[in-house]
Amino acid sequence: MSSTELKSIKANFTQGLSQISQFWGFPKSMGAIFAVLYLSPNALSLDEIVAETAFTKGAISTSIRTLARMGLVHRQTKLGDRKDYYLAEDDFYKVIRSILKGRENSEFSRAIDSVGQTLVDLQASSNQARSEEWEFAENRVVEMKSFFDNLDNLVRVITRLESMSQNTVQKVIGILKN
Amino acid sequence: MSSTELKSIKANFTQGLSQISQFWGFPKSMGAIFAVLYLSPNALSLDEIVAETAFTKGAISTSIRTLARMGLVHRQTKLGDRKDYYLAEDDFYKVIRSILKGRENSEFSRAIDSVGQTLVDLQASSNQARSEEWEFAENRVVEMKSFFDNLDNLVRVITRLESMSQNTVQKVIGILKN
DNA sequence: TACTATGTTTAGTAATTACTAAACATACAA
DNA sequence: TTGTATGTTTAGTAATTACTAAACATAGTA
Repeated sequence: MSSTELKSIKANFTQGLSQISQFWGFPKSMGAIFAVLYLSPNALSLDEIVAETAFTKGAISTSIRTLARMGLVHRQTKLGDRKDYYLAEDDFYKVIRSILKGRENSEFSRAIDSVGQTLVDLQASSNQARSEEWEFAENRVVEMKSFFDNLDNLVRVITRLESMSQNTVQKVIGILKN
Repeated sequence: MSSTELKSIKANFTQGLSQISQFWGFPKSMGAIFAVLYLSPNALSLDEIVAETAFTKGAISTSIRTLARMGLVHRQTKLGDRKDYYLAEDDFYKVIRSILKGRENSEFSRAIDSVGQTLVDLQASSNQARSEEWEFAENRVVEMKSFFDNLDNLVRVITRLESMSQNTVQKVIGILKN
């Protein structure tokens, strides 16, 4: 029977995405939800997702909000229907940009900022005779900050690209090869 | 007193890197260890790191092995001295390459492989009359696989670069801007 | 041999996390 | 109003994790 075969193939796929999700520090349920939406030709309601993933409503409800915030799924509402329906985003480059855009508010950027603050602290010393240790630390922090600034710059450019196609990636690869 | 001031600046820095470490799903201790090594002009022994971080020997021992495996720190041994000494790697681009190189063995790549396997499964069907659902799923998985292949290609190129300078990054940024 | 210095492994613990079950909130319908 | 369909929040739980304390292993020294 081919319909059960498709079902089992989908189950494998779902498990794979769950592991990827887990690998990146997200709940497995997020990967599973995305998987069933990604393979579904039509938008699914919360209860339909519950049925296909064997997680509870509560879990799906919270996980899917995170997915929506990251731009991986989209919520649809039909007129005269109280249900919400969800669709998977299928442009992964768009997803990447969406995630990168959210970085300013994150814990991560605040941590990065603390590196900049360290540099300020080190340079603000009124101490005329700095120890060698001090100088060494200052140099190191300068290096690290410049690395982060560089990355930040790269990310900023990427998020500004309104379209990132495979073509773009190929171009970059071309540059790197030289 | 400037020496206590430096100590407290270092402590802030260490806390920042700990948070970054945690953000990426690594133990805080890893960030802390790297921070003290990164700011230290000379290589430190395990016990010295213990003293500066207030983690126990066991924790440092295991965390520093992970750091060494990722190429973030280097182990040094002095002749006639049983102690191991550790140094921070200060070329971050090198670190990135080193981490990317390790990806083949990871859970992550096995999960990615499962996407490829899903495609094989879907295409191997002897079913003459495939459902629309089946066709849809197959197309989607093809798209996803091509995205992953693209990324993989990019990563492969990056890891082959023997030097990735700020200059290289600037060039890439230049391309992206067009 | 026994003793010391070093690093590793192990057993147990506290904190975190992702989940379930169920209570709750809200909108719509009868 | 009460009842029903939907989604959200909460309280509790099981699994995981990063750590500590201490046992252990090993190499060099007296």
